[in-house]
Amino acid sequence: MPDSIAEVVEEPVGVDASTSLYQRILNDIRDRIVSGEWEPGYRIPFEHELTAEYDCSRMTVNKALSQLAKSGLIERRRRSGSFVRRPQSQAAVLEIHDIRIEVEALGLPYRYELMAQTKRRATTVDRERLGPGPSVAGQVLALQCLHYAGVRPFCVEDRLISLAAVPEAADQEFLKSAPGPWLIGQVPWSAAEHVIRAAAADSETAADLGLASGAPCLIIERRTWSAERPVTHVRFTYPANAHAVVARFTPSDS
Amino acid sequence: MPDSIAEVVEEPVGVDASTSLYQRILNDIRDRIVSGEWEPGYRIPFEHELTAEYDCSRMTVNKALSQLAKSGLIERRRRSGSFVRRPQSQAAVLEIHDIRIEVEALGLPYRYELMAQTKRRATTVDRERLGPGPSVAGQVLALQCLHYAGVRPFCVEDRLISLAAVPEAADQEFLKSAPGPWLIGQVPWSAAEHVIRAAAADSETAADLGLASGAPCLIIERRTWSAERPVTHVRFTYPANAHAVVARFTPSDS
DNA sequence: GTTCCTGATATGTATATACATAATCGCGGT
DNA sequence: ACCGCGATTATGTATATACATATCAGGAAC
Repeated sequence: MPDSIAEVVEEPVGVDASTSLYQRILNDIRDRIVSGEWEPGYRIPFEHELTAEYDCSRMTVNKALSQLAKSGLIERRRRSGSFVRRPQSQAAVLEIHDIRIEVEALGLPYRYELMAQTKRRATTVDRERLGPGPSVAGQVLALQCLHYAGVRPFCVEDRLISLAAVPEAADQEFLKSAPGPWLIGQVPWSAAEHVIRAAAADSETAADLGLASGAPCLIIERRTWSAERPVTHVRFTYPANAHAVVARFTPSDS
Repeated sequence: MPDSIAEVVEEPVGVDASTSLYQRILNDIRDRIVSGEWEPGYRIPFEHELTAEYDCSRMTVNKALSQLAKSGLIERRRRSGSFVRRPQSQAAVLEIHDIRIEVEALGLPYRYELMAQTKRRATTVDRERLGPGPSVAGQVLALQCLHYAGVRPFCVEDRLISLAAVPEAADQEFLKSAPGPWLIGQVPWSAAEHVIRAAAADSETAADLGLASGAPCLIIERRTWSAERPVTHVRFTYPANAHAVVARFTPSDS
């Protein structure tokens, strides 16, 4: 340990020398935003402050902030500074959407109900659901929930959480509030995959949603990773008339 | 007509003075790529060549090219130059997908069939379908097509083209090849909006697709704009089991 | 002929500097 | 109290410059 390699590097620890400085600044800020440490509306340090913090030129900081602005995470205002934006309907599909917000946007009262909660050792099927990545071995938490808009069921949520990635979830009771918003606050996710498809409701889902068996449904599945590691898989099933996914796109920003 | 408004503008034509130089370079290159003028594999001019062409510093050109690389449109290789990338499965939903390619990826022979083609003055409904924007007034072309995978119908296409935006479409016969690929080659699109939803097949669509009436379908609608101007609206209807939309996402690039 | 080295080249990152622009603050005048 | 105007401030864009790094081409050495 007291030796050759150690002496070359003098970094504080945990700093990846391979990534560029502006990329490191960008990642630092992005992580603080997606983790919720800096909430929407929070004023990000001024360029000249970050310049001092990272001991670099303003151009370097500017490059990082400009990219964050372009990707929609922050908003920059002259003379005022840069602010964390509230999650816009921006990229839509891509957004980790919050069903409560979705329901309330329709002007209906939101209610959440936990139907089942199971803790078990991950089966092969569970591992497939969570997707590729290391350390999926351990235990998982399986949840079935129902989201209501007014008195009517709005969507069924079927979720799997990797306790290897989120050990705190084992102690949580998801009786009052949905696991989605809690997870977002808990784990800074770094990648997500969405699959959107249509299907006929099976008899169980149909019963939960108050539909005829075989009624058309929209199914949105999402896998989430945090630093290459699978965190959760969730499947939302909506009655066909209740929901649509909207995505706006301009090739390379605009 | 020879009057007030016309006199205010004195630009050479089409050059927007409000956008910055690097943004203009970015747009120019992007347009040439999405229009197909520069095909995948094409070597984009070197930075020093663009520097000369736009009479600016290398940093400015570099900013434009770096962003295009980050958004995945081009690939940059040291010492070799920058190249147009082949459309990756990248942004998925957002991608203008080609059904022929989709079908052939399944290993099935592709066949296309034109069911109906109508030219008419744009109705109110047509204008709504095309979306907001100027000059939607004129004539439109309405098309109904069927795409086959092997012997079985794969999806129904219901398309509206604004002849104000694409006058050449009036003279086209879409008997042999689908309007989608042709349009992409014709009009450099600058923005697109997708709506994805599920629905029960109406009797007509069900008949076309060989389904029972009321069978669940996945519907993908897309509006496309070229420079703020509506170009086309298209609705693809797939049997529920035939298709899913996949989107991968990393907040602000990665 | 093969291996290795060297130089040329294009991109990648960072710096200091400059000026433009938008928004805000505060001062002074009416 | 209100209005207007200039000063201040943070961001937006562009420049010239510098050095790092990956990669390729061509030649030297074996």
